[in-house]
Amino acid sequence: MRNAAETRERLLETATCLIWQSNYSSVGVNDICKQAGVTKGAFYHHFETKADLYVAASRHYWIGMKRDLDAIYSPSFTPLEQLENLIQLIVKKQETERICSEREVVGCPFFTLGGQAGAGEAKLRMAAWEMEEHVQKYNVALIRGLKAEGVLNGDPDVDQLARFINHFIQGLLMYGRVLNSLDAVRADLRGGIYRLIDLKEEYRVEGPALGSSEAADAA
Amino acid sequence: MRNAAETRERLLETATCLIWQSNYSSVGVNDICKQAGVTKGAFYHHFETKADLYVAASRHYWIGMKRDLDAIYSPSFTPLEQLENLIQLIVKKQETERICSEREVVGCPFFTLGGQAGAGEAKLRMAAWEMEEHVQKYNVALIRGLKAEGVLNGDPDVDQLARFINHFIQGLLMYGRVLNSLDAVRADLRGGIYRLIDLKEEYRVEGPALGSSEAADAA
DNA sequence: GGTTGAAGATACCGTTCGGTATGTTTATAT
DNA sequence: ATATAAACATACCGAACGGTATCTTCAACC
Repeated sequence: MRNAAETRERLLETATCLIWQSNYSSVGVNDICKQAGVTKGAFYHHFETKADLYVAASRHYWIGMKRDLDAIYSPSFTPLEQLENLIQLIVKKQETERICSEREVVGCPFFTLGGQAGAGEAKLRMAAWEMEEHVQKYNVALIRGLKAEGVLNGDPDVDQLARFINHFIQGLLMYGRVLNSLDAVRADLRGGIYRLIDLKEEYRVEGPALGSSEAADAA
Repeated sequence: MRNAAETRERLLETATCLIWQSNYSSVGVNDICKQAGVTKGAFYHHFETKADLYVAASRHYWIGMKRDLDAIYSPSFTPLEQLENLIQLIVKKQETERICSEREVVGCPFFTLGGQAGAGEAKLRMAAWEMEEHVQKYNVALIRGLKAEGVLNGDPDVDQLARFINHFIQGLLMYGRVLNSLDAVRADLRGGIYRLIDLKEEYRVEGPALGSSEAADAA
């Protein structure tokens, strides 16, 4: 018909973009429709409720995120390169999404959204949880690789350490958002992760202009 | 007159309590008034706008927080005891505030609030920033003490490490909020902080039933 | 004891909220 | 060509939003 798939996607992406800027409850259905150039009738044709849209948008967002993660965790990279790729990706993501929001730092819109969700909005919390479980797998794989490579001190619990990384990154991004400073994120990101995973000194890299996309070489 | 101070405080505390449960934009002035048993006339007699109330509530919340922090960082404690006190306090705070919210974990309402704040709500971001700067001082003091005591490995940057701690805690609390599980917080809190500060093995304590308020004895 | 102004109450403003009812367009299958 | 259902558009709903205007009540001071 009038290209249902594109309409749906425009709604999903507009919604994502608008949450970057603020949050779930202050972004209205009307805002989304107007910004997407879609009428309310179309909106409620594609989604039952506002919450359903956000859940769908969360999953839609994950698809893109997964593609990025699969790329940086490609077996063609050494674990150390994967780690550096992750660090670069986090910063780059914030830079990219800055175009749609005027803020410097936005964080992960959907995980943050779960934290904002009120008592009645269990759907949103679930979506955030889903997102978290996904990235947890990737973090675990990274840590496992690093550990197997023998570049970590001690013998850390892989799953727990993966969670630590996530906690730290989410907290840091929120901090950056409050300060509205991507530099604040850059200043702490690498160091914090290094400390958490306890990367052996000789493998640490001083920080090759965080934000530039050059590959890291370790050793 | 009809006890203005008490009315004001009831509004502040009710507002705080209601943000615990959800977030800024979904808690209305009417909700606050109804819950506080105060009419709207009284509300707008005491506060110019909704945002102003939240800023005031944030500062009011800090007063109580500061009292708690001053207590646990009392010089009568060794730095190691202070650290343990902090860990206990974080969990206990969540347990306490659970009474007013039905959730298990709520995080810091006002720092979180800054992260949610939209583009136009700079006031809220500033309040969150203020809060963050306050706790940063306390974290710095703690790290400095630990370092002077010689219980930390290496020679970490005190200010940065204090920020790391904050990032981690905030991220962990958000994680706990999403999962709605205080146990998830308990499971990662101590371990994450230990890893971040790189506390020497011999000073680590295994976790004396996190949540019970017994003083920690280290060594 | 009367005056004054803070404190609080009530009713209401215009706007926006999420959601719906119903109409119109358009692609496709027959 | 016509039927049919998906894809949208328009107009509207009641409720709630933040905020205001106006009125009453009460406490402190002279």
